[in-house]
Amino acid sequence: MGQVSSVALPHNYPELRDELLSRYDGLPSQLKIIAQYLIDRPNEAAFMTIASLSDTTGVQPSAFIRFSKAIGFKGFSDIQLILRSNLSQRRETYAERVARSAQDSDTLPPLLRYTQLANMSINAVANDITEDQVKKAVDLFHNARLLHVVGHRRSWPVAAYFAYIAAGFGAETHLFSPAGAMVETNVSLIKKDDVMLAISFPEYSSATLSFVEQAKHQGVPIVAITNSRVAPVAREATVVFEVDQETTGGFRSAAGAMALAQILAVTYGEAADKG
Amino acid sequence: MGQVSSVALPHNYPELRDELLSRYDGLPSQLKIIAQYLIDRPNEAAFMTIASLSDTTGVQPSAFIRFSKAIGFKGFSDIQLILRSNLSQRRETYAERVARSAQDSDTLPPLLRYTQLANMSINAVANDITEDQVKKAVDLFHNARLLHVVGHRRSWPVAAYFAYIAAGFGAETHLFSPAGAMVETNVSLIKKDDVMLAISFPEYSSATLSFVEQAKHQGVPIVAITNSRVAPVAREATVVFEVDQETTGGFRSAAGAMALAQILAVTYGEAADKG
DNA sequence: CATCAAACAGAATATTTATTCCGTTTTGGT
DNA sequence: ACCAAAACGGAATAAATATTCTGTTTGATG
Repeated sequence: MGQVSSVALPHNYPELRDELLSRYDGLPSQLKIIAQYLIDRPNEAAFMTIASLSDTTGVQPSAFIRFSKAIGFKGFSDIQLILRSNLSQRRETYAERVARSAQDSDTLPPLLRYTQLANMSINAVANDITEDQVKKAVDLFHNARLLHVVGHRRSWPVAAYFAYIAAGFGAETHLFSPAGAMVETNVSLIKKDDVMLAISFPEYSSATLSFVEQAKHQGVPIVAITNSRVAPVAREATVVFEVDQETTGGFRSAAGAMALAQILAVTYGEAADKG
Repeated sequence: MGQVSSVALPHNYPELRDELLSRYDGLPSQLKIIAQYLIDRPNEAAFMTIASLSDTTGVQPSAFIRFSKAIGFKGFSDIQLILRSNLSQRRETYAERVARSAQDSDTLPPLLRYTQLANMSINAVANDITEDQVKKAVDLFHNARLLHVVGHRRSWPVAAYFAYIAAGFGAETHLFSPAGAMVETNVSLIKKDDVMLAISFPEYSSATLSFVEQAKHQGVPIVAITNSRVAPVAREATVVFEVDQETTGGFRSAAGAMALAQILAVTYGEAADKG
């Protein structure tokens, strides 16, 4: 009874696809149709129901189970699992990757644990940020009279880094003092034609938010670097950069935010040189 | 009974997202959590089941239905339909973009150029730094009365980042003010049982060096993060971390130094917790 | 063209997943 | 501090979806 399948089952999409291709010729007619559909449109099949697949392919539901068993799976759901993991892998988030490698990373020496985390944080930036967003932000910077940079606590180094590079390119920058002391003085500098770059991560600093609100109130566009589109500063912002700071062993890596800060500053600088 | 929703319901993801963002503030707590998840991770939510969403968000299944009705949908399935339709238009991934562009960094789009650079910088740290060095430095920190952190210009954000994390672990830290104004005041704080962490890259700041020399003169051990064993601060230092700052088109990445700063600070913190 | 095994379609069933219902808790207003 | 309304959690129920079962058809073989 049942399946013999001497060799290991496919457990990711490329393997599944190879398996289907090699078996294709030997399959009965209805199962051929199914195989072809899975090869041609894997990401559609990923979240269709058997009933709807049956409709669009004209193959009966039961054939899908026969098909699955012929390949060696327990049922069609197992195949869909692979299709979905393939689909999600291409859009895998930083959080997922951390979760996936969390098992391994526990056993890594601390040095590698943190560098790996930093790498993932940076790759997440590369994945999730678009050239378009960068261009939008840089355009805003470019047209600004004065460029305000705000960030407290964990975000302060990021703010300082950006301000340092941008200033090096000749940008008129105002880096908000980390000691909240001279609040009024700081705020009074905000004028109509300025732009503000706000960097804020949980626990969100209320000081940062109040600066942002002041700026918004004056019609100053905001560029935000934060961890969520519903983060307080994101709500006020014209351009939002989402940098996910997940944790391993309780500690966050600012590497992604730092890399983004550099990207923004240097892109600004290069544009400024030409213009 | 039920929802009236005078205006048209969202029928694609951008609309849904805008709707959620605008209504976010008015939602009760559990529904806020759901909204945030749908905004932050739409692609994952797209093919998760309510049960699994409940698991990862910690919100009860019934809340998802309450949520859907609050927005105006008949049930959660309607929302997932929108998420899924959005999912199929997927963006290119990091790996794909790198593969598409030629491997020489000159032709890479800026976004990738800098993230790749940052990765290299971090990997260099992972390769060249030994656990031993880290342990030596952390031991010094641990026995210190006060931990001075010095860095100017490009190094200042690194210094600030380290100081922020270390202070969070309860270390007595003194971060040298970036404005060189109160030099005397700063220097007068240096006492015999202290330790100094100095971060310095070319062009080496003479201010950093003079602080280091002052400290050395008082018999205070120095931990240096710099780019060469023969860098000015390295000559004075007890422990030297060499972080090679990779460059592309004249721009350096601080990513390696930042990662190292985090490693040192967190390792210190973990040791402190135990001790 | 008779025969048998494989393939099939469709109804019946099992399983998983979404939704409703209701008693309890929390929240916001006075 | 109290009350009413809103929100919540969890079990119960309904809906959907996947899988099995069975009688029928197809097609290859002698």
